[in-house]
Amino acid sequence: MPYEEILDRFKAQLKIMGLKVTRERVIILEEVMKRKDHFDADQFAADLSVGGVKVSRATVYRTLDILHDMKIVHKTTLGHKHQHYENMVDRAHHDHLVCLKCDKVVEFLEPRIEELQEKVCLDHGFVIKDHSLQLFGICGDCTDDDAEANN
Amino acid sequence: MPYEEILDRFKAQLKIMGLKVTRERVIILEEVMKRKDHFDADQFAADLSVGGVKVSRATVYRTLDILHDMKIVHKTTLGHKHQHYENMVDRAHHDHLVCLKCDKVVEFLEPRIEELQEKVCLDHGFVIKDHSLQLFGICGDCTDDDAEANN
DNA sequence: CTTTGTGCAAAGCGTTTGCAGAGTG
DNA sequence: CACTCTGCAAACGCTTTGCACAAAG
Repeated sequence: MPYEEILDRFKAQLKIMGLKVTRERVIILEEVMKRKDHFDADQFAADLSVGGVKVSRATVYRTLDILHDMKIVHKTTLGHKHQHYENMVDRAHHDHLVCLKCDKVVEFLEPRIEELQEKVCLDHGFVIKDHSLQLFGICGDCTDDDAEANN
Repeated sequence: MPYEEILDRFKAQLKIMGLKVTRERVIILEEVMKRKDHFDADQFAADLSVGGVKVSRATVYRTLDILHDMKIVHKTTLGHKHQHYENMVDRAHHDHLVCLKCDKVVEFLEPRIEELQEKVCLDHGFVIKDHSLQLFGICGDCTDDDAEANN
């Protein structure tokens, strides 16, 4: 989806929600669209200011929340004390594999796990709304390191 | 496993770790053993003091960490900003289903999900060490409420 | 008697919020 | 103009920590 289209969609949704289109909100949307990685709000704000753009941390948090409500951004906990955000435009749901040594994050989708989750919920009389799955391990590169270290 | 046995194991492990057996640590172990639910450190400390036992919050956090290292206690994030602890003595690994309305927590174990997780890791060259899976939904009781509310 | 533990209160850390002035529609 | 936003700094909620005194081995 081209940036122009997202921007229009963003503006339209803001209007629907009774919110205003501000310089800061557009800047943040633009920066989010550049990101393909998993980022945290604080670092995001820092990067903006390094780029010479001044937007306060508070506004970053507030705007990422709006983008989350609009499903433009997804929030995950990847085993750290802070939240990670990721741009979800043109992207399907997925879960994460996190390396405990180098913090590398790999995305994956395993439909059979999703199905089984549905089944578990059904069996317990729950209507599933969401789930959170992270696998923690040691990635290939870091396992190699281990091998070397043991020589 | 009888309490006496756990206590002995606790004392032995403390010794191995070069730590001392203190009144507070024993009190906390005892209280943990009484718990079958998912609790947070703060509430745990509060309950102790209601029970007339004085142990500081700091010591509760410090001791729960030790118990976690000893695998006597397990730490999970159930979608709140604080950690939940649970007594793992005589209990097998399991994941959690959380009701978004009433916060009810149901434990489940789906071996096929565990297997698929292994497979996903393998496929990505990871050695799995741990995982975190929470399903969020609306439980049977709360779905009923919805139905009533819509009448 | 040496070493570790405890309580307290303060600090940390990510995140949220109240407020006064700035900007949008 | 009326109303929402922003930036700031202070507040927050959970957790950790420095320190002086207490207790364990």
